[in-house]
Amino acid sequence: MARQPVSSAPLAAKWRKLAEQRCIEKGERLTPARLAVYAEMLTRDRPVSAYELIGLLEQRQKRKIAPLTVYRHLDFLIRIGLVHRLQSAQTYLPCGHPDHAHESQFLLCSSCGHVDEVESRGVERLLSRIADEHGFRADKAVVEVKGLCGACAAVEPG
Amino acid sequence: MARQPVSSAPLAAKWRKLAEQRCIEKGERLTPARLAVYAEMLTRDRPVSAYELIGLLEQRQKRKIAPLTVYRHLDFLIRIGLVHRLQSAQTYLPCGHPDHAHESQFLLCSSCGHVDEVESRGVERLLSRIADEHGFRADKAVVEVKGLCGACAAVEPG
DNA sequence: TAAAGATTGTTACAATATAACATAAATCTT
DNA sequence: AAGATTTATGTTATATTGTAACAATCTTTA
Repeated sequence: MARQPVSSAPLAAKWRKLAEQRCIEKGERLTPARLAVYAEMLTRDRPVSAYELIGLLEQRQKRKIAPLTVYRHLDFLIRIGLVHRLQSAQTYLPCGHPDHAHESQFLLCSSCGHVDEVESRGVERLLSRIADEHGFRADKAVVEVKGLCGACAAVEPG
Repeated sequence: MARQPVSSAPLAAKWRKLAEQRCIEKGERLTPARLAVYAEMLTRDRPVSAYELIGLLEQRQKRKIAPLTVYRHLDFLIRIGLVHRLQSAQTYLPCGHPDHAHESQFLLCSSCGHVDEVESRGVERLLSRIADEHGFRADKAVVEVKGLCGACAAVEPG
């Protein structure tokens, strides 16, 4: 199976450098196929499902792409911290603060689909304290708040 | 299609009364089939997937049950507040504090599968404040902390 | 260069969830 | 009580999300 040349969405140099840096830190390899998935995600300002992403990539590359391929690339991107998975929506989102490692919380607008990624040390600390109080050793916290973003709240009733 | 009589897992009177009360409050109807799903969930002390639940119910009732049936009953139980869905695991869990309406947070042990349901007004307030600061109108928060419960943490390395 | 390990491709399939429409039961209206 | 309306259930099919197993290819390193 000769590997196809990968045609990728345009990717600003800063994102590429970021990805390279993260790979060095994590001892991972950056390949064209992996970068292409990241680039494709960056063309959207909304979370995408894995299969939406497959569709986008197939259009871009004019060929079939197996689900597993994309899932593997997503796993990679999550592993190096460039992508988040929204557990409550089963979708994927490029990290909004990719310049440093962090835990995130997400504000998901149920009207327009926009997601705000926020980074509150306070939430981290509080959840960590609560875990402690229950004799629980916390590893990772999923915090996803559903509601209406400012723009949509201004329009909707209520 | 004549409806089958439903053979149900044993269900303590207090759970039945609770379900009845919740239905009155919400203007919903309690049916044998719905109660049977709740009863089956209460026989487990762990979250179950929808399909595990289908299997349990099929064994109990000695007949095929369509996925949609169980999903509908789960939706009902969630609607009246007797069951939670764990978004990060895609599993379902009877509410641990079903006597009153509340938001919950969950501590999920990745080793033994046990889940602690906690109810922190502090978390609610903090998330609500953060949402406000971002001009976001919060509706519901998903808070699921993965890690090790006390018992498992005592055994595992680290 | 050869071996080892990581990445990708390919096929098939598992697990989770819903759509569309028919039937049955409960509730409401008159 | 009869018919109309709403709610709940049954049935079939299908959509969506995610993995297993294994072969082929590329990269790194000894």
